[in-house]
Amino acid sequence: MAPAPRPSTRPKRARRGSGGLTLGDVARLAGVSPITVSRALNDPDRVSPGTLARVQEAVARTGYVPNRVAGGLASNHSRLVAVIIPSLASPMFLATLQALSEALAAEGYQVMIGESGYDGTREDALLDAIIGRRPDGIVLTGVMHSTEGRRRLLAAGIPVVETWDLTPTPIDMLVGFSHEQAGAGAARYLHQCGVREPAMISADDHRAGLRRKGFAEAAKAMGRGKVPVRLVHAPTTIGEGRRALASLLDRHPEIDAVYCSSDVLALGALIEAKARGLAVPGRVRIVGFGDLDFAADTDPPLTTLRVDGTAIGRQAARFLVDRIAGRPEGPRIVDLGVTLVPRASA
Amino acid sequence: MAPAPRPSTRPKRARRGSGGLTLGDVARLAGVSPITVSRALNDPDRVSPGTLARVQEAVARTGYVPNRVAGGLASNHSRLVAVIIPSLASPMFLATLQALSEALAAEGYQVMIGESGYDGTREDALLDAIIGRRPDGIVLTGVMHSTEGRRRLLAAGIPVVETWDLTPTPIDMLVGFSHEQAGAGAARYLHQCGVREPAMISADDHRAGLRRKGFAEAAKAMGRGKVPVRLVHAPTTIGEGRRALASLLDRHPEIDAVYCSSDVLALGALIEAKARGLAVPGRVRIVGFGDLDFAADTDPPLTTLRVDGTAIGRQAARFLVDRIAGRPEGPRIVDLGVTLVPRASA
DNA sequence: GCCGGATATGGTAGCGCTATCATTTCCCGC
DNA sequence: GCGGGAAATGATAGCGCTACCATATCCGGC
Repeated sequence: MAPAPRPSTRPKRARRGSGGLTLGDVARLAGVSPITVSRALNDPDRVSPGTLARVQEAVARTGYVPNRVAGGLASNHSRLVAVIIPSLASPMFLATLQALSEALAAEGYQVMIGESGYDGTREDALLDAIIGRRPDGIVLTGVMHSTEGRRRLLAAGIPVVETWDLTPTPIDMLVGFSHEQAGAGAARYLHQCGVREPAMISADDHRAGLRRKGFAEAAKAMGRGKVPVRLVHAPTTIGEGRRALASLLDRHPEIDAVYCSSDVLALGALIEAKARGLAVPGRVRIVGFGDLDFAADTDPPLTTLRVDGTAIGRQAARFLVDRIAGRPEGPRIVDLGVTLVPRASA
Repeated sequence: MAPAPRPSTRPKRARRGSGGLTLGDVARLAGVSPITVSRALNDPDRVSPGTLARVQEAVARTGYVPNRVAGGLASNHSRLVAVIIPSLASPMFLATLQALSEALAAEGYQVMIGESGYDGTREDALLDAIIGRRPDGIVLTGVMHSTEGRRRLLAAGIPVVETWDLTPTPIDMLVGFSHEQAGAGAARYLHQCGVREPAMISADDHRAGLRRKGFAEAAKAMGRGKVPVRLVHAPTTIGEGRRALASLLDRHPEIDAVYCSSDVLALGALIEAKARGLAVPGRVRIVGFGDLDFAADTDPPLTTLRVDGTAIGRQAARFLVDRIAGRPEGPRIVDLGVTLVPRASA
């Protein structure tokens, strides 16, 4: 209970509190001080077995749930990690998110997700909302941030991990891969398959743009002309993949391969090719990006660029947990690369 | 700044603070008291224009970001709403989540997402983690909660909205629809199409089970025998849809329709049917559930049960915002129903 | 002219937990 | 037997913001 007010400083009118159970209530029931209850919950090795049992019994009897808001203020540790991804609608980031969430949950952290969208205008407002929560770490997707956003992140003093891209000058820590090299890898693979007229179906966001650039430059280096591109709005859908292939074929009936900037687009292209009676890979080869869970189950199974989203998530979590724990750090930039998974579609 | 300690109670060693900017720093720069800065940020109508301008200038100059942790403790309002969905891997809840997030963001709330999984064992631990953050509202998926979970929710005194199901006895508020009626609707539709040997491909979670039950009972009522069912693990994938149809056809080559408990399963079934040279809907009709964004773009376009996830999300947000604002409430249970969207697959 | 209400700003204690130092007890080594 | 260190527990102030009440000023109605 709050100490009795001294007469000369009696409160005008005491605040009521939220009416809920507090750690002080549990302390009275257990016959210990509030700080012992706090230790029993958060650092039980520092409490004797008998006292620990009494506190646990009191918590069970009262149904007390620790107030993380107050604990976060008092300790300057919120046990929260904020993650910004472009969109929940895209399955691309799912494996990363799940691996990150699981690894952090194992260390007692909760994850808070923010969606920045793909056009770069919402990240700053999202950063303010996130920094306001004083998370113990922030995980970003990509490395393209506004000047103001970058400043706020640096000023906040919160550990930051950038993911899903690569740069030699990260804000803090980074785990990702080169999108340009990924695109180039798809171009080289198709070249090796004997493809003469490649085309691209690509989302219009920045990272897809890097893959597009990589593909086009590698194709050019291998003697190909200007590669026809059909752009679609991110996040991508099966419908857009279908329509994009239809449009490409209308304008360029000679194309014999299509590189798609996501597996979802590739699935749409596959459906459209089949609907038009075009044999895959016989008449047209199709390559995707991401190696999502359905890539092996399409008909034919999809050749695609595999990103190890799970490894990205785990590494990001490891970076944060080590930093927060004050452990010595290894390299702050981890390049996980991309591999091409040949299946039947190309 | 903190008041100077009185000599007789001089602190043993003062806490340092987190080292970041505080509202007190902004107040000094603006030449006002901290509570005026707080009002300028949170209730600007109660501050004169001249003072407001000075505070905003000081905030801009310092880059101050309000500490929501401290504000949440002081005001007992966290500006947070927690949402529990079974899995981010399933696109089923995406529209609901996006609609809810947008509606709440418009009112200054952040959403925190938790994944309960489908087997009912993780919701209680998740509820503790969530209640610890003292959110201003909690949105749940489904109405099947453990006794302990229900108790904790009631004890927490936080407004709760249950979604994606229906019951006459919700914890607090509810917006959803009847899964049994949904399943029955699919059975009736297929009956009207002249289907004689329907089958089901269904996820093994509770709500899919309700739809299964509704379908089976309606089929029986229309003279059908025992409906063959292939169960798959939730969350569902295209691959599982393919394999499930393959398995059903192996055991029951006579089936002429398949009701799938999700559009993802239906897409897999479509791919498998095509791979086997079976005409859809000529040889076998296929019906999905959810009306996801790709349902109109499959080949043929998918007949499916449409759930208005967006309306669910908006209603859930409205419930919470009205409750928190103390506005008079309408009915606490909103049944949005399900409609069947006939397309070419059945 | 006076009084009361509205507006704008301020002071202080407290929201619930914990960092930090203090105290007590026990045990082991010299 | 004594002293020092470790372990267990406690006291207090503070983390950063705001609920709640206080104060001063201004304006309009009687």
